[in-house]
This record gives sequence, structure tokens and C-alpha cells, in this order.
Amino acid sequence: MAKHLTNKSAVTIKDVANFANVAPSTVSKVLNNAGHLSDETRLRVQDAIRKLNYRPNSIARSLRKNHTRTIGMINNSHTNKNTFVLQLMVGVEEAASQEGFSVFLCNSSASQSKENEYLEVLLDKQVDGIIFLDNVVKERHLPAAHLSNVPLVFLNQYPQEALYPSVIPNDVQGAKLATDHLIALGHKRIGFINGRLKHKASHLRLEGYQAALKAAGLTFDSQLVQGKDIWDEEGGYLSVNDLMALTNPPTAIFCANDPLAIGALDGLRQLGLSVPDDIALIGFDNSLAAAQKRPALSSIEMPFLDMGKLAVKLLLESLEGKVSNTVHKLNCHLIQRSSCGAKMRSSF
Amino acid sequence: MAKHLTNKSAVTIKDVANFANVAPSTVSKVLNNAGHLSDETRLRVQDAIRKLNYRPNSIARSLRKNHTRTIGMINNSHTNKNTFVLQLMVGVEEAASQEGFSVFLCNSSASQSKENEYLEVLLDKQVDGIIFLDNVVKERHLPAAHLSNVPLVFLNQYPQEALYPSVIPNDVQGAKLATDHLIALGHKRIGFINGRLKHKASHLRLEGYQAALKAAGLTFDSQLVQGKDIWDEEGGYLSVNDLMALTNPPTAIFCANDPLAIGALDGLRQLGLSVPDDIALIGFDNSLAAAQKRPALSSIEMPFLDMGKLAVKLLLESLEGKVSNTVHKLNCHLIQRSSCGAKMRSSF
DNA sequence: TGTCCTTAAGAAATCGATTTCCTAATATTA
DNA sequence: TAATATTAGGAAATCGATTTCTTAAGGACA
Repeated sequence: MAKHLTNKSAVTIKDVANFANVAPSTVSKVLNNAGHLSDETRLRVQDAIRKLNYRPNSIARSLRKNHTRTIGMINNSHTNKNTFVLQLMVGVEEAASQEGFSVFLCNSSASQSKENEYLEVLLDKQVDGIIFLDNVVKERHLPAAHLSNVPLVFLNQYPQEALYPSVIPNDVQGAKLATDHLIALGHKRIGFINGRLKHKASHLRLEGYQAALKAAGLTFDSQLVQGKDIWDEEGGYLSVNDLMALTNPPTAIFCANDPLAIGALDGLRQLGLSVPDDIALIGFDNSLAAAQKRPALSSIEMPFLDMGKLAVKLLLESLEGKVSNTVHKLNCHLIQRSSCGAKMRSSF
Repeated sequence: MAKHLTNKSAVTIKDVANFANVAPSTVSKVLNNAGHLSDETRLRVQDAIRKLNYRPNSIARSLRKNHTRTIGMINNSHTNKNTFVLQLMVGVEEAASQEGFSVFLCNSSASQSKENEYLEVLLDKQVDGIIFLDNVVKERHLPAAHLSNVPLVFLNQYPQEALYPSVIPNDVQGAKLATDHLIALGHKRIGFINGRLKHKASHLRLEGYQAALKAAGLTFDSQLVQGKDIWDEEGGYLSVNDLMALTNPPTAIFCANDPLAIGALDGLRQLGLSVPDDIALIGFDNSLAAAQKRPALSSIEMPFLDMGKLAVKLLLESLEGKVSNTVHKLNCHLIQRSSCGAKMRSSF
């Protein structure tokens, strides 16, 4: 039979007890800093623990204590090629480990049945809580979770019903941030290139763009909003041509994501226009590709790492009995690089 | 006290036993398909299980069975912005879950001390095995792991000492594949743009490029190998200019990664050269950005998903007692898009 | 000095399963 | 028919901790 399945960490609390000439319960008390112990025995036990290289078996401990200090993370996104999932995961893991929790990674590949299977496995494993990452499933389809009392939080999902806490990025604020930046640089005619319209993010980013215009007393010109209902470079390339063909073209362009901005940059170059000297350009996502472009593209960074951390914080709070079903929107950050010509600031 | 910490899945094997009027040991026997049971009691117990919605507590089971059907994955890379880590993780998770294993995600952020902490936590949690992902640590610095008998495998790490099985990509084969493709398309003067020379991948990809040339009877011209000791777009942009300034410039270029290829594409466009009509171009990594470029860049896909799966397979094999310390190199795949003008094939 | 309280530490129960061992009933064989 | 083997199912031990319950010893106080 499997050689490694047996015979793991051989030394148990009993061994320590024998070595230190005390009862197992006494060893447990020094481990948990509980009960009344004399300094002398405490030291003797600690010495035995060190000498025997003893580490308590978490499984046994969990069985008795009725918690595992473990959380499950079910990833429902199907994009293995987007780093934002990784950033969310890293955020979750980092915050969890800081609080002494381990995290189970599950990839449902956006399949409802797989998600339910994972849910049951996690529940069987007695996780203390579960985070749904980029979940596409409606909250009410969580039968197993409802039966048990395990706290849930939703990460990067616009909630359908507010039964559980959730954390999402503030797209509106991010888009406003980008537009404000261009306005602050002195631009008055600012173009907006949008992405896939069936995605909520498109509308939210347009909303932020419009909010910034309004706040600055600039009139909204619908001609300055272009898009090919797609998120990729070609969409940016095509749209920037539309924009520059206007009788009164923009002096700055905000793109709803980085590939669009990269496409726009290519298009502008083709038109013989220089970024940032002739026109300012800013993207959204802060992708690696944006940073590596020449000129390096300014962009909006979404707070994925912090979102992951907040999700854990909220989970731990429900664990402590705080009930909440709030939607938490986290702000984006402006990443200034050379594509907006930020030195314009000095020319005010 | 924490509301959710108690009171989880209330129904235990004892409840089922009571309901079905049998002993807990009998219920266990139907759960594990062991021992001698009459059909009648088996059915009665199964019915009770269904009626009570009973699911066995994995923690209790693990304690008794001395295995957890859980593996740990320690990620040592510090790049949250590269998708290859995500792909490796997804591969590991997918293969593990298929075999009924759950996986703990740990991010050491390339810190040796954090890695050791995670190692101990995982061992405390009684994982059945551990996968080191993109490990920068020398194998011999794994004290806790050596003491316990937990099997280890190294993923995406060039091993220092072959104490454990490891799986890595076949960079040489991948580079040869790219070069072979260009050769098959009729090219005889093929340029190579390399990346950071302190990275092993640079040398391996150069090696593959040279091997392909040699196999095709093409002479190696060192002038055709350029690079700025960097992996990003600017390196590609600069190098392609060097290449095209040659008295006898190449008709095709293989770049050691996709950002280099993207930079090269920009450079060629700037020079008034069309891809693929004037010159063929292929990258390495199969990044999202490469797919989204116009023209879409051909590239080499590294087998990260399969690498992750193989790592799990190897781990499970050690779990079953098969000792092995082999290095497994997995082949890369050619992703044909439009940047090489593959229709040239028909003009032979 | 006797009573009460506090402290130190061990014995035993417990968490929820699995596994070993045992007993009784039934079937098989000589 | 008697001896033996097989089957069904339960009792109890076990995994490795924690927790509750006890007991004994020592200290404080009247």
C-alpha cells in the first residue's frame, strides 16, 4: 500500500507528554496557553516540544475545536489568460495567510454543476468560509451553502440579490479618475473609446467619463464617444480613426481598456500623430502590455489585490458573527506614465 | 463567540445509525463498501443517508485514515502580472480535483522564510504531497519536508539536484518548432531576437533556433542574432532595426518572447515593411497581446496546463510508492496566426 | 488548628469517523 | 449429525488533539 500515506509526522502529543513526564492534557494546556501551569512544568514541556520537534496535528485539532482555519475560494471565471484573476487570488491568499488561514483553490470553469460539486467538497472539508470569485451564478442557486451555516462572500461579482457581502471595483470612479487626469492636463475635447456594450463595465466607465466632464463644466459631445462593441486592439485602431476624422477631433482620448488604448496608439502613429505631443492617451486595466509600450501608456489600475484582501476581511467578520450584506466598491488608482504628457501640468 | 464556528453540518454518522437502527460501524461499512452487509440493511442505511442529507466529515475521516486527499502548492514566483503562473495553477488544480484531491494555494512571494512557514503549515495540515511552483530555492533547503515523508514535486523549475521529480517546458524544442515553421515556409535567412541573457530560457531558445538551422542545412550567421538583454517591446523594436540594417537582412524573424515580437512588429511597420508580406514574424509565449495584434502574431505556446497536470500525476505516483526523480520536459505547441503568412506553404 | 479557597496537574470524555475484534446465526461439509 | 466455515452486524478501540471534571496539595484566614 501507498508508502507515504502512513508514517507522516510520527511524534504526537502523547510522545511529548511521556518525554516531559506529564499528561497529554498538560501538554495541550501549554500549547493553548490555558489553565493553571507552574513555570517549571511549562518549561519542561516546552523543552520536550523543542527536543522532539513536535508540531500539533491540525486535523485532530480541527476535529475537536470544530473549525479548520481554512477557507475555500471558488473561481468561476473561464479566462486563464487574464491576470486579474491571479491578482484577486493572490490578494485573498495573502490576507488569509496573514490571519492564519489556509485557502483551498477551486476552479469551476464557470460551470454551475462543477461549482456545486466544489461547494460540497469544501463543506465536507469543513472550511470556515467560502469566497466566490467572479461568480456568474445567481446567489440563490447555492443550496448546500444555505443549508450549512458557512459564511460566504462574493468577489468581483455585481450582486443580484444582496444576501451576502460582496466586493467589486469602482469602475465609475476609475473612469472619472482617468478623465479628470486629462482635464487637469488642460484638455477640453476628450474622446472616449468604449468596449463590449453587453458588459456592465462599459456602461460604468462611460458613466465615469461623463461625470468627470460634467463636474468640470465641459459639455458632453456624443460624437466623441466611439467603439466597435469589442475590447481588443482592432477596436481601438478603428475607433481612433473615426475620432480623428471628426471636423473637431479630440486632443486627448480615454480608452475603456488597455488593448483598446494600444490599438489607438497604433492608429495614431499610422496617422502620423505623436503621443503624447499631439494627443494624450490613457487606458484602463494597467496591463503589463501597457507598461511595456513605447511610449508607456498611462492607465487605471483596478484594486484587485485589495479587493481580495477585503473579501477575506469581510469573511472573517461574518465568522465572528457580524452579519452584513453590504456591497463594497473599491477605488481604482491612476498610473501615470508618458502617454499623457504629464509635464503639461507645468504649462498651466 | 463566533456564531459560525459552531453548528455546521449537524448530522453525523451516529444520527444516520440511529435513524436506520444500526450501529455506526455498519453505516461506515456502507459508506466505504466494506465488510459483509445484507442488501436489506444496506438499502435501509442508504435511505437514511439520503433522508437526513448526511455527508461524512472529511476531517474525522482524515484523522482516522491518516491521509487528507489534499495537496499543497507553493508558488514562489513574484510576478502577479504573468498569466503563466495562473495556467500552471489551473492545471494543477484541475488534475487534482479530477483525482479527488483538493489543493491549498500558498504564495511565498519568492521569500525563503515564507516558503518555510508555508511548508510547516501544510505539513501541520497533513497534506498528502506538495508541489513547488516556479521555485527559486535550492532543493536541499527544505528541512521540514525532509524530516516528514511527504512527497514533493517541482514544477517549472530547472532542478539543481535531482532528488525529486520535476517538470519543465522544453524550450529548445519550442524554439526549434518556431524556426522549423519559418524554414518550412521557405525562409533561408532567419533572424533571432533574444531576451535577458541571465535567464536560462534565452540560451535554450537560441539553442533550439540553431538546432533547426543545422537540421535544415542552413549556416548559422551570428549577425542574425540580436538582442538588448531585455524581454520587453523596446528590445524588440531596437533589435529589429539592427537586423534590417544588415547588408543582407533576414526574410523572417523569430523572437524569444511575445513582447519582443510586438516591438519588432512596430519597428517593421515604422520601417515601412509589411508583416507577413515583406517579412515573417513569430514570437514565443502565446500571450493574449500576441493574439490581439493586427496582424495576429504566430507564437509558441508553452504547455503550462499540461505541466500542471503532469506534476499532479507524478505526485500521485510517489504517493503510491513509485520513487522517481526524473526531469520531465514537456513539448511546446505552434500557434499559427497570420504573421508568418502560412499561405506561403501552397507556393512551394 | 480546622475550614475554605486557590492552584497544579492528571483522568477521562469527546470530536466523528474507521477499523478491529467478537458473537450469533446460518450455511457447508464430512 | 457434528464439526467447521461463512456471514451479518454490533461493541469497543482508535486516530490526536481539546476540554471538562477531579483530586491532591498548599496557602489564607479566623
